[in-house]
Order: sequence, then C-alpha cells, then structure tokens
Amino acid sequence: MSRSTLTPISYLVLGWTSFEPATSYELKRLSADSVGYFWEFPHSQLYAEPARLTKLGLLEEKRELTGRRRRIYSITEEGRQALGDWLREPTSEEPQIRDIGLLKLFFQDALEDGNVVALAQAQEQAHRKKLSFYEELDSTIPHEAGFGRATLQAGLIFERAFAEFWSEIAAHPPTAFIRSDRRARDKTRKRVAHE
Amino acid sequence: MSRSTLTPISYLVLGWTSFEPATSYELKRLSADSVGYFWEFPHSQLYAEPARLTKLGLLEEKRELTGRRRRIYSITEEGRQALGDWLREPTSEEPQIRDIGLLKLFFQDALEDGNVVALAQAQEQAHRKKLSFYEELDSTIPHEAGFGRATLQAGLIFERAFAEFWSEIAAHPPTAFIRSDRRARDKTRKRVAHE
DNA sequence: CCTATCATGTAATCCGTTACATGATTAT
DNA sequence: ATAATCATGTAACGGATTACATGATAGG
Repeated sequence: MSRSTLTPISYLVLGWTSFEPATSYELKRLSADSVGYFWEFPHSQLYAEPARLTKLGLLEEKRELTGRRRRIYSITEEGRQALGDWLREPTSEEPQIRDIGLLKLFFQDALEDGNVVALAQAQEQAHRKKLSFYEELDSTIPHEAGFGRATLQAGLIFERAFAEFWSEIAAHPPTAFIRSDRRARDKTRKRVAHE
Repeated sequence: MSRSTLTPISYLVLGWTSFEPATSYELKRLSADSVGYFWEFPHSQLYAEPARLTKLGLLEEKRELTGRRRRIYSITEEGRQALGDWLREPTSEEPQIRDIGLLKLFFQDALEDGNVVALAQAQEQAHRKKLSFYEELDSTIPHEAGFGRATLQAGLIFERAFAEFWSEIAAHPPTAFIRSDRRARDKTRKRVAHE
C-alpha cells in the first residue's frame, strides 16, 4: 500500500475535484476539453484512479441512490494537502514530447525512397488545424480565465512553432545520411556465432 | 500472439538495427543521445523489446561466445519491411506533450497562495539549459547529418518557444480564476447519500 | 588492489490501452 | 418507437516503470 506514489493522473483528478466534486465521466469531459489537448488521459484511468485515491484517503466517494447510481468523488483535506504540496513545488522536469511524426522523420535515414514531403505536409496540416482550433478557443473564452488561459497560450505557441517547422521541412527536405561505420564498434566485440 | 501490435519502441529498435546490428546497451546509448532528448525510453524496454521482435521474426539474435555473451540483434527482411511501411506512411497524429510544468500551471487556480513565478523561473531555466545544450550540439555536428539534424532543429525551436513562454509567465503572472459554479451540474444530479 | 562506474540484464508491479457491455437520453 | 449517441462502467492483457542485482573494466 504505502509505496504507491502519486502519478500525473492522480494530480489531474485531485486538481479537478479540488474545484468541485465530480464523477469519472465529468473528469473525462473536463480533461478532454482542456489539458487533454496536449496530454491525453484514457477514460478508463479516470474511472480507476479515483478509486485508488479513495483507498489512499485523498478522495471520498458518495453514490447516487437512484438512477445511474453514479459515484461522485470529493477531495478530502489530505487530498487538498497533497495537491497543494505538489502545486507549490516548482519542477525543473523537462517535458516529454511523444511525437510519432518526429520519430518518423528521425529514421527517414533508413529509406532511400522515402517521401519526407508527404510526411511534413500531413504534419503541418495537422498542426495548423489544431492551431486554428486554439485560436478560435482563445477568442471565445473570457479574458480573466485564469491559468487555463495561460496554458492555452502555450498550446498556441507550440502549434505555431511546429506548423512552421514542418512547413520548412516540406519546403527544404533534408537528404538522407548514409551510415556505414561499424568499424569502431566491432573492435570491442568478441567473436560471435549463431544462436 | 497475433494481436501484438508494434509500438513506438518497436520502431525505435527496428530503426536503429536497420542501420547496423546492435546490442540492447547500444540501443540505449544511441537513443539516449538523440531521440531520447525529447522522448525517453526506459532502458529495460530496450532489453525486453528486441526479444519480443525476435519472436515476431522481425529481428535475429546472435550471441557472443565469450566474455559477456551479449545478445546482438540484426534486422530481418520482414523487419525492414515493417519499418519501411511505417516510415513511408505519413501520420497526422498529434504529439503528446507530457509536461508536468504545464500541468502544474494549469491547476494553479486551485491555490490562493501559489507561487507561479517560482515555477515559471524553474521551467524557463530548464528550457534555456537544454536550449544551449542543443545549440552546442548543433554547432558541432556536420552539416550533412541527415534527418537527425532536422530533428534537432525541432528541438531548438521547441526549447526556444517554451523558454520564451515561461519567461513571459514569470514576467506577467496570470491571476487565479475562482470557480464556484455548481448550479448547472447539480440540476442533473440525483439525490446523494453516504457510502 | 580497491573502488567506481559501465554494462547487462531480471523481477515485480502498476499503469495504460483496448475491448466489451449495457443502461439512459435525445433526436427523428 | 427506434436508432443513435451519451454516460458509466468492467475485464484482460501487455507494455512501461522502478528496483534490484551482478559481472566487467578502468582509474587511482
């Protein structure tokens, strides 16, 4: 029990419930509609995680008596404390950018007949699409929308930068680098045989 | 067996071995020193994944006869095919940005006594540090370094943009948005009781 | 020769993903 | 009424993360 640390999803759930009690489905909607734009959390986790947090005493579960008998979670004092501690502690952790497009770009060296331009165009288009979505959002939400708005600015910046990046790649596609350089490493290798 | 799909790590391993055969440790070094800058893969995966790919017939394993008896993996024709198919297929998938800093920023609304400036400064510093690391790298690697260099450009752009973003937050910290708006939702809620 | 770090894994557990399932609501 | 979609979960599995462990190599 003791060693179960809190993960980002834990803080996501604590964060939302710190505003007001919520069901798993509400957590899902809220998240999909905000943080989910840049960091997706699978909905099954938003059903599993509150149960875990309840066991840890950071949430409390109530249940509807009729109809869907939904579980409604509210944050406890310990929960609020844990969330506050986490929020107050600055972090120097670097973001992970899990970008399939970049990964594909990186390994294009493996192909002689690749089509980088197609990749770059698909990526540029995807980023531009998200960018206009963000712009639309930005123009509709109130100006005093707190930190949610600040996060949205990060999204705007990111999408702009990457649309720009991919457009540049499409315009001036790099050429593959042929690698053939196993000498150095082979010196350190022992004799090798099958199986 | 059949249903085991290939994940990003699979393609990472296929990608590296497509250049030349490698041990798990080499995969780890190579990755940590390139893609790992923006997308980290735990080293234990780089021991587990090649075994999996070997079972699927996409890699072949040889073993040293003496000393450490390391396992050396080379790509098979099927492997090369799978990698090529993947590389040639453009993707519109959007990147996931798993950024603890942004997540913390987003939920600062939950605090009345938060210290956003400290957070923003820590983040800005981290991004600037990585940025100068990239710049150093960029100035040392050969100009015809293929797609690896292109990927590095993305890194530079990203770090610059985010350093800029956090510096802006530090200079003009947003203020919290007080939420209290449970009316709408409560209308749809059934009666509730403990346990 | 001793120590530190590099290199090479294994184990246990938990998280994440996908798929399935089904009861309410809303739209036509 | 029926179909479609919304809402609310559960199950199963495999991948991901963290810890642990230990044998080589190099540096002092």
